[in-house]
Amino acid sequence: MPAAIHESRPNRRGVEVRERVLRTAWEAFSREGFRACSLARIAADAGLSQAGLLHHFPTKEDLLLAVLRWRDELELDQVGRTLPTHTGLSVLSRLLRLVEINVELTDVVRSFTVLSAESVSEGHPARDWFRARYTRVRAAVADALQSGVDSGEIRAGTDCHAVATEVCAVMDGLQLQWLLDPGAVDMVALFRDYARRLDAALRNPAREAPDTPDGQDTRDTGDTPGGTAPSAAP
Amino acid sequence: MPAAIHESRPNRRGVEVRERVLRTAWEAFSREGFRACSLARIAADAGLSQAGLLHHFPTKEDLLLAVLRWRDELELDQVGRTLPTHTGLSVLSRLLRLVEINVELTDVVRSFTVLSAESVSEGHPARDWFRARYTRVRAAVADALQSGVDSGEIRAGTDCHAVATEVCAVMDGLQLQWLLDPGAVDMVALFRDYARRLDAALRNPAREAPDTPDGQDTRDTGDTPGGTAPSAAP
DNA sequence: GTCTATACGCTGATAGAC
DNA sequence: GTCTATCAGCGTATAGAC
Repeated sequence: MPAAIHESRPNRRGVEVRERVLRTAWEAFSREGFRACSLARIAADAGLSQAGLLHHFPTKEDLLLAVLRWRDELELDQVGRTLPTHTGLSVLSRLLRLVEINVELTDVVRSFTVLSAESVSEGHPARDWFRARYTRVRAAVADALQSGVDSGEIRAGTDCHAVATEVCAVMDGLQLQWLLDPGAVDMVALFRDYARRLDAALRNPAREAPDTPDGQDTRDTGDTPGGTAPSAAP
Repeated sequence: MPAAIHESRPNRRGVEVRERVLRTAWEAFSREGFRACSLARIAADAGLSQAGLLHHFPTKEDLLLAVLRWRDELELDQVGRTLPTHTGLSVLSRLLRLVEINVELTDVVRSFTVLSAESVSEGHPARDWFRARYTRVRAAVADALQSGVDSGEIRAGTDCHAVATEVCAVMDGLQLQWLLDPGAVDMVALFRDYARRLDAALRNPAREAPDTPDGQDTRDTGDTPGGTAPSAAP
């Protein structure tokens, strides 16, 4: 098959352009939300024309969904791998670490805050994605906590799924207030206080008490050293 | 001054129209966000033309700010009066009551979630309003808690402002997850669990322990019986 | 694959009659 | 005060040359 020589499906150049567009679109959606920002602007920032962009992603909605799918892959590569390795209450330390990373990544946090809230509208194209995302994140945190119950570190009878939902809520809620007023809201300190109190409440009193999530924790948290943009809303 | 007979500044008819437009705009902004919804649609739903609407509110931004100011008045009439009457840990019962009311007011909650998140964008017209709102709400809750510290009900040394910020975060974060997936998130039960645990952590152990925020609380919470749309995000 | 040119709807806002 | 008529501008999306 000599024709296969110029096979163009996984074209190297094409993949590069596609990825550059995805990254640019993600940043644009972050700053202004999906509905408010224009394809022309994204195309210009990515260094091609609007028509050129629409060659790769036929509609704006297709672009959004592609961006979310792309974020999914990045996230699963990072959080999806590091989070489940922490079991029991150490998951709180891991999440505190995530907050410490997020406080340096304002744009990423704003992305999730703006897009997730926008997506609660009826019929929003990202709604299913965010619902699935929260379902998955809650389950991951709940699983980590449940293994703590199983090992006896956490009190028996703890509703792990409820606690997981609450922890996600605290992270998201703090992000909103922090974005609105960074000077008035010390997101890291606030989450640390919350995590400490939660740790104390969940810990099984019938056992010795070792590591609390106090930020002085120096164990390996499974992060890549540079911290390449992990998940924002937990 | 016979000319004063047809004084038209606080025209009764004009006030009615104005209020109808505000209510309609509030509902529209709720469903779709500020940027996504059009003046033409709001005008039609309020029963007048777009030009007629712009006679009362010269620009779309003016309309948004008027809506927010109008909500402010409603809110101050209700929460602003009832919240400060609860001091110490009873403020948690009051906030639980608020969550119970909000779970019946999906549209109001969606309003606050969509608009507040949209407002974190740089230069958004509602940004200052939401920042000021959170500053005020945090202070109100913190004041209530502080009087609990003063009376000895709450542990000495409690950082009331930090706790107030956290409580607001939990309410907002739960609202987001609940709006995305009402069947999977029991907002009232989750906030009740959180409030109970917080109550236990803050309560001064040197004193007897009376009322916990358990929803069986039948004391008067200061609400009007019908519950006419109080604040959503705390 | 990428471009220029363009179609065409909808946006917020204005002018002026009634 | 409210309307109809109209504006310029920007939005997404398409057609067709290269």
